[in-house]
Amino acid sequence: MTTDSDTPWLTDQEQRAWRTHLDVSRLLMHQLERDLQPFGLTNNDYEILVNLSEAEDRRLRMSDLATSTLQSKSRLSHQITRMENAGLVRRESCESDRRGLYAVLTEEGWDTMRRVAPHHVESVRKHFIDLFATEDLEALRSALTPVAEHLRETRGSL
Amino acid sequence: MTTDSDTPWLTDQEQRAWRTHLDVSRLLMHQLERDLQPFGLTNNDYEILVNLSEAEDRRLRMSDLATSTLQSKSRLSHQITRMENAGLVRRESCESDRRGLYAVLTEEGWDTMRRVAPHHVESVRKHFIDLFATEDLEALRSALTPVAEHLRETRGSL
DNA sequence: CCCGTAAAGTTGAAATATGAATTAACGCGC
DNA sequence: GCGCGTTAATTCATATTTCAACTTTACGGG
Repeated sequence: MTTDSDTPWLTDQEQRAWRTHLDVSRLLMHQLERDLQPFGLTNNDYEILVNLSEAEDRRLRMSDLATSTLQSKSRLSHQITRMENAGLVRRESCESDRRGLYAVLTEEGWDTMRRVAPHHVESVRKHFIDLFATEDLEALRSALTPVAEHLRETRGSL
Repeated sequence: MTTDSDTPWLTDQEQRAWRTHLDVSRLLMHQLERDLQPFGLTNNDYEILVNLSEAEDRRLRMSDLATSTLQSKSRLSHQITRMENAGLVRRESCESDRRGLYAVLTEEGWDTMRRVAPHHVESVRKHFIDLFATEDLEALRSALTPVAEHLRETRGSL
């Protein structure tokens, strides 16, 4: 069992690193969200647009979209319903598997994406990317990659 | 205006760094949340317990707590109500400013904190801290610190 | 002292998230 | 072809978050 006395508490340095990571991730999300607001999109909306935009035929199976956007099927289902009402995507049934559905980017969704993407990239640069020296960014990526892998292996269903 | 042709799109490297950061922060939050579940706490609950535990007299003004946990006053208010119902904190009125309230850790809250903290630290180590070489962690912290500062300056009210 | 304005915090309704239960279709082994 | 466990996706109920409106107290000038 883990008792107080044998707990390997975080050192000061570790604390600071941890807290900083935490703060950056939360503040950053807030900022990006704020920057998307004028376009009537949330981070979640945007991420789905990105995924669909990059996909073959601008369409993805619900399950795959859920996996790649790291959300539960339930959440995605609601999300897509909202975006469908907003005219950004539509659902299309799947030939090969009649249980399945595609989320498909509409023309409007595609237009929205093209219109918003430059601003979003600008935002990501301004608040994140451009604040690192090139080599730091690479160091960040390479240090973080194993963590991402570890977490992807570890995680359950969401 | 920002048009497509003059948009400084992210390079491949930048993309990867950005995506990795994004994935890590989301997966990590999920994992920590999951690890707290057996103790009946959410990340949010836990963060509030931490803040109160470390504070003078184990109490903080609502506003200060909202600021340090990066959430809106409204959200915090609801959150504290829930935690109050759970017996972890209580509200106490403030002498010097009759508009103000303190959120105060109860005995039960304090006990909970002491019981859960070791497990949470273990979790943070396992899924984050211990996955870096010491020098990488320090590099991470130092690269991220300016970003955090930038975001704190930039941010509005939440 | 009396404004007007700002700050601390709460509240309630609407939006979104979560998790369990549900429905329908697959596909494998027999 | 039939059952049975599995997968895809949605739905329903509940919990949380957000947003704007509101209450109460503070504070600075005339």
